[in-house]
Amino acid sequence: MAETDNIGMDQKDKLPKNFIQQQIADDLAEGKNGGLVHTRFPPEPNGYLHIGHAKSICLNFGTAQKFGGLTNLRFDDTNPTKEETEYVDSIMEDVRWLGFDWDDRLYYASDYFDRLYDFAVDLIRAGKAYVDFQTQEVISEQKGVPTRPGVDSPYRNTSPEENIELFTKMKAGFFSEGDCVLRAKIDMSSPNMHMRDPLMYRILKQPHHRTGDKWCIYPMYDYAHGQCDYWEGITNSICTLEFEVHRPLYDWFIDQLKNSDYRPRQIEFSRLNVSYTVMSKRRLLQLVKEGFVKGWDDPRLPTICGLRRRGYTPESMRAFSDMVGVTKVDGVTDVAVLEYCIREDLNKRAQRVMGVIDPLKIVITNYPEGVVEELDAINNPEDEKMGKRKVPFSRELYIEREDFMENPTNKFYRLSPGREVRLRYSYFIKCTGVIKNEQGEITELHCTYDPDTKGGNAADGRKVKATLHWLSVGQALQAEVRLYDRLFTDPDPAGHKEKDLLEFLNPDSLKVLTGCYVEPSVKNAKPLDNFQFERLGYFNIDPDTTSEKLVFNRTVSLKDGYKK
RNA sequence: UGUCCUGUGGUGUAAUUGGCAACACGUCUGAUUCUGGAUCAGAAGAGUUCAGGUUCGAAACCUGACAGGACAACCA
Repeated sequence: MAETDNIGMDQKDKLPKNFIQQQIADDLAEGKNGGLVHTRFPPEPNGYLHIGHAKSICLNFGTAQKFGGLTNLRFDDTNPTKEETEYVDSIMEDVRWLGFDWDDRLYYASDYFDRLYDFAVDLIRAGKAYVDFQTQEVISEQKGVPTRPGVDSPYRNTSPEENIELFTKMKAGFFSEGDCVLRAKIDMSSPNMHMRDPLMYRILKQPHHRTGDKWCIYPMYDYAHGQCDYWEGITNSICTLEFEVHRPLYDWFIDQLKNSDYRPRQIEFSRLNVSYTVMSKRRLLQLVKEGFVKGWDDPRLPTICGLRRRGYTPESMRAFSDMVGVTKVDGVTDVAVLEYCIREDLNKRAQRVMGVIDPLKIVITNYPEGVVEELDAINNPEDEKMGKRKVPFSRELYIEREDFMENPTNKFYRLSPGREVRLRYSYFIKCTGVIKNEQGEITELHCTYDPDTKGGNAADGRKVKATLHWLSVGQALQAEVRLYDRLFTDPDPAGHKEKDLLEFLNPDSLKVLTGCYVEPSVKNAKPLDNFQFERLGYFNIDPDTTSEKLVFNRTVSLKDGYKK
């Protein structure tokens, strides 16, 4: 079970409850459901999970934990045309990675196909369902529109006996796709479209990823979901707001099914939106399929696998989920909140290292040639237990090109001609010469160092304004560094009715820097290991890393107090 | 001219159920610092969509507007 981050359960219990937990607490106080709380996370295995699902996972598992209850993982696999085992596997991986465990409570809607069929027969026998042979277009037409009532199907009053025979034939494969459907007989004039004799079953002559060719009729979501909840003993069926208008139908089926006081209760909350990105499976699929990103795990995507590859930790994502809260208001959460969560987590835990992503060579003219010193560097100033390491220093070094300005502005207090700065953990240096090529570009700096400042402090107590990160040319490891920026230039790219999403694609969302260097201590790092490159940001090892090529992703930059 | 849902600083939420609108992110100061990070101290920023009403007292309750969203898939 995932522990609540950084706070004990006792404290967590005292945190203000969101409206769902409030409602559950009220139900419990009234003695409903025998004091039990049982939730479920019910993804359809038709794609990869994103951070919105992460919120749902945290909410479902977290709420159950809070009340000492349980959570099931259930795959909502009622549409064989879209679902694949590959997705089942990735979803399980992502849920586990986030730190949650469903123990032995793994279910599939397809586990219930027989029971759903039997229940459908019961409804037919009770005169509450019928087989309709009209075309999709006609049925749709008869349903009317939200502002106008629908009209009854001519098949609405077929006798139960005949309907049972027809439904049996449907199941037996006697009809073709589209020939007929099974509908619930409810109310064609209901103001709620979902109550106008909704479809329960359709014919799909497609193999199912679990049941193979056993079935050629498949239940619709609305017919399956509540019943699955009921059979699993789910007390609180938490879903997103778009299902709000489905609730009367959810309840209608449960009413036909239940034989005790117990009933699962559907509660809706607003889906998560994060600024500068998109969250719908359809749009994510488009970005992947049309090649605007490099796959579901592209680090620019808000998918769980993308964020994982980007360097986000499970802890940071759980913290984010707690932070955004749960309401029925639809809004857009600032991506800065997500970035805050990963910075806060990694600040406490990430190994510090020096990396230079845009190198400028400097020569310490008064430092002996051929000498390499090993200097002490602190692995994490936030955590003494992480200890120290050695970093090599020599006559030729790389510093960040950005850290030098030939004609410094007022606010720039890093290296410039004649100015003294500190190289982290080593010496004070002073810039004595600027070497340029024929184009006037700076190719190299000449500096001198003060041997009396070894370790980074002057014997005479003088101070410098800036401390720079650096690497020794001879020992630095070459690396490729991938810098990511927001995928879209608009905070709400999907929120424009008149404009296509793609108009807001950020052309600079990925920058690949190949001539970068890192210190030799990262040599044995493994994929996904997180580091802080001092003064630059948090970076992790990309799985593209090979023995020949080190590849880093920038998870997020450090907050930058220096504004140009 | 339908039904349902939702309106609280720039953003996300809270207000123990009718008692001085709080917290976080972000922004801006200052201190401190061998990361322009972190840390510490502080500031600005809403009077709760609007108009009525009930009440000693309303973000909350009532009425009516207005705004946004969901619903018309043999998707989930």
